[in-house]
Amino acid sequence: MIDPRHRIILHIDMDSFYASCERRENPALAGKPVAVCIFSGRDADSGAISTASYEARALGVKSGMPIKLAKKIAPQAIYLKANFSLYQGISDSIMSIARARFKATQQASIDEIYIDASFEASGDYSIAEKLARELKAEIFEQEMLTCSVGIGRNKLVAKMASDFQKPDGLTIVRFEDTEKFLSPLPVKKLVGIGPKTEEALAKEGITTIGQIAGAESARLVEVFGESRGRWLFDAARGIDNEPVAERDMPAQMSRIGTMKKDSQDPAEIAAFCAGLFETVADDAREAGIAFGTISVMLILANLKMHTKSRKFPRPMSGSEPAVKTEIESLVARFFEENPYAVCRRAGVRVSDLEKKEGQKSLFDY
DNA sequence: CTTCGGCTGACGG
DNA sequence: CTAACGCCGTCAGCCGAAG
Repeated sequence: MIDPRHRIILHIDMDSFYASCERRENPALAGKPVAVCIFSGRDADSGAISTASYEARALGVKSGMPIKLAKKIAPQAIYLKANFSLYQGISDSIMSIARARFKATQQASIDEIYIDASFEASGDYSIAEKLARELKAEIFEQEMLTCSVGIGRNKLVAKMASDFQKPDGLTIVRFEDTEKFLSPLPVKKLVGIGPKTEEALAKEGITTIGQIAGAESARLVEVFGESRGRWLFDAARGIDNEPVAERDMPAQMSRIGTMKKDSQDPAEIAAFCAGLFETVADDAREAGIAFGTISVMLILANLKMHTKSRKFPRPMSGSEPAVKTEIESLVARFFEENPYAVCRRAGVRVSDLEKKEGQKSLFDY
């Protein structure tokens, strides 16, 4: 049944993307537990797991886990250093395939894309399913990678559907099936609910999405505040009106890194930040973007993050000496306020971004 | 009163 | 014996100051 009043949204999520890219480049890895690692360089195994293949997950290796811990749990797994330029290239190819087939797309991360297929599917879920299968097939044929696809009435439902069956899944949640699909799921599965909210909901005796939907909206607002309470109330019903639309520009750009040794020396930390700033400034220049605000981020030995920031009176390109001076004074100010801080990682962020004069947006063509 | 600058925290890939 | 720990991005909320 065609119902043009409703959108049909697809969410494509590549399966254990980085690990799958590595396996594609080296078929000997097929069927083996593979963990893609981001090494901090501090010592041989310091760092975190970025992506674990399904075989590695079966051994208990999870993304975000310290590498040392993963190796203790699963010494037999294969640990690889992340190769981001490889993943970026493959991502670009996959995005092109999707964009060639659908007019309304939105890249959500390096390995996820939303598609508004209302037009191509004429509002018909059966057509949408066929288009999704064809897209999966093309991605597999061209890139030798599998993905999981969710189809639903909006981005929220589509994303939760893509998560429902993986890897290589396809889950369709028709408009009228939304409640049936969501209700039994644990609250943590609702995109936007993390550990903290899960805990707070548990205190209310709420563990499933259906229970959120059944809760008093006044109570949700009381516990979680106006905005978040209303969001919970709607999201638990599968209500979400976010459009599928590419963003013109990022809101911020940042680089962060781990120092070889912990430091309490403002000059040393500022120099480290200044080096990272060069790469951010290069990225911004390349994108034709100027920035209004610079921030210094400091992660202390206890892993807590602190920031210091300053808004400039006018947009900066990055080559001005004043920016580096500002980085130094932000770091200095932090240490005046926190004289005994021990810094482990440090970074810089630029925000309040705007297109530089004479730079065309993609949409001007 | 609203807005802004600065900062923290939750969340997600 | 335990704890072990990356990097990038979005958004909301809070606070005090400014308009």
